[in-house]
Amino acid sequence: MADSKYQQIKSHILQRIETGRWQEGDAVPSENQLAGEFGVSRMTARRALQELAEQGVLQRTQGAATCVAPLKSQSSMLQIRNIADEIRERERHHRAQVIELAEIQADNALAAHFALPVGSKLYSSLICHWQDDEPLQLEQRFVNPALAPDYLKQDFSALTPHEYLCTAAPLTEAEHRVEALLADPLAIQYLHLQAGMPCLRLHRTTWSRDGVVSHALLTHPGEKYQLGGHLTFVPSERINRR
Amino acid sequence: MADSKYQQIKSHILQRIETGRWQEGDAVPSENQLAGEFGVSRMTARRALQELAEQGVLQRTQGAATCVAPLKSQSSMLQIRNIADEIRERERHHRAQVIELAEIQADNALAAHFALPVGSKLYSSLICHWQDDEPLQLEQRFVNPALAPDYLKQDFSALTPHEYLCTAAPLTEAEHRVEALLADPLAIQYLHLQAGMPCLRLHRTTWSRDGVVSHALLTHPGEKYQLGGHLTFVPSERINRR
DNA sequence: ACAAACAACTTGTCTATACAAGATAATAGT
DNA sequence: ACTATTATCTTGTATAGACAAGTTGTTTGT
Repeated sequence: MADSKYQQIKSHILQRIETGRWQEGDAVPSENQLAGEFGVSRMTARRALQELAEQGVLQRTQGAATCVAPLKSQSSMLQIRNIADEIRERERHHRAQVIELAEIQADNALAAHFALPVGSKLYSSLICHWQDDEPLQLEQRFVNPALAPDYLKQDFSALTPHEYLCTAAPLTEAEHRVEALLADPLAIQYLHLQAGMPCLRLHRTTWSRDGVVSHALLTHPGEKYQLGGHLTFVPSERINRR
Repeated sequence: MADSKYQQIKSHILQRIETGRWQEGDAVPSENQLAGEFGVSRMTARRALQELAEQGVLQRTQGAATCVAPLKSQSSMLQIRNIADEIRERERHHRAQVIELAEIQADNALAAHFALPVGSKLYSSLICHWQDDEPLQLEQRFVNPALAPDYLKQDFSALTPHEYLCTAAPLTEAEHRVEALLADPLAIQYLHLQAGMPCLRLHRTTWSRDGVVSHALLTHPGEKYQLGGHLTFVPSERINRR
């Protein structure tokens, strides 16, 4: 019932990485070293390293070494477009206007989203993203204080909430919902719309390993918000390193 | 400059599959056979099969054989929700009302979408999808006749266009764009809306290996169209079997 | 001080062999 | 006719060895 040898070596390496004993960027033992330590042939040790590299846990370079891959490179599994990046890619100027930053109490709907009791403390932010001198997105966001305790201390004119949250609580999963609606008072005020104009709202909930990190309502004026260039949809899975 | 041996074998297998010589479900040569044919060791032939299996091109079962994986199982790579499935999953009754089915000539915009000359022949369909006795989606679709020549002969009250196209031209890539707009005349008529109501329109372009298969405008009345349950967004890539 | 050559590593490809484990079809015993 | 065994396929794991190819640090020659 015991695992095969290369599986054991894989587990061993993963454990060292997850406990932080081998940090990202560190070189892990070479094929020959592992072979020696575990009393297996080089090809068996190699297989362990190889498969972990394919999973994106390790990075190998011929001639050099095998290193622990940077954790953010798991964003290859979960790439969520960042409005600031998008604007910058179009060679336009991005500016974030922080309208509100507060601590609130979860109402029924929010509590349900975060799987927390009604009345729980939540952080809330309202930010308007400008492209050049045109308001492009109104970002209303609610954040789980347990998973991002320093949220309110951030300067979101420099770093978008999404960028900050990615560093604070690595994403493992996300859910999106799209809604068309008529401009509401907030949209009218900050996106410079008129009553009766259609808006597009993207609801985005993000998870990290320990639960719901954030729930965002991203409201776009007018039409045709492109969902991040060429995209394919794949069923989500928790990142599982086992 | 020559590819490594296992790469050559991989290419050979992929070619046989793509040309249809080895159909899905067929068994491909065993490791030993390949080793013999190519004059390599079994471990080298094995590596080719192994990597193709990891890519999802082949399916291996110990003791039995290695078979060409069903192409539709690539839906793990590219899962696009089907309105009919969605409705059935909610245990509601789905009905497709075929409004129009015609051959048209591509205007500028359509021609650009399909990378075809202006005036090229295209197939067009207009279908309204009902959930129970409520119109839920208006599907306006344009199809490349070269890739789905029998499109107009289908009975779309039985099989949705999307389902049919999946069998006619296996998808390799898709692009989505979301738009919020005010109900247009078609939406008002078929989705039973009133002027001034917001609509959500999903633009979906799908590719197969040989080019753009179809361009669809999926218009939803009202609000909150869920983009297929839990989803993660990943950068698309052409399925590249080389 | 600088550059070329070298040695000592690393990972990448490949071979030939061995045995284990699962699937399948033929065979033998009842 | 049916079951159990067996032989023979398959894939899966593992070994020990060889050479290629890329990286890095050291040494050597100028």
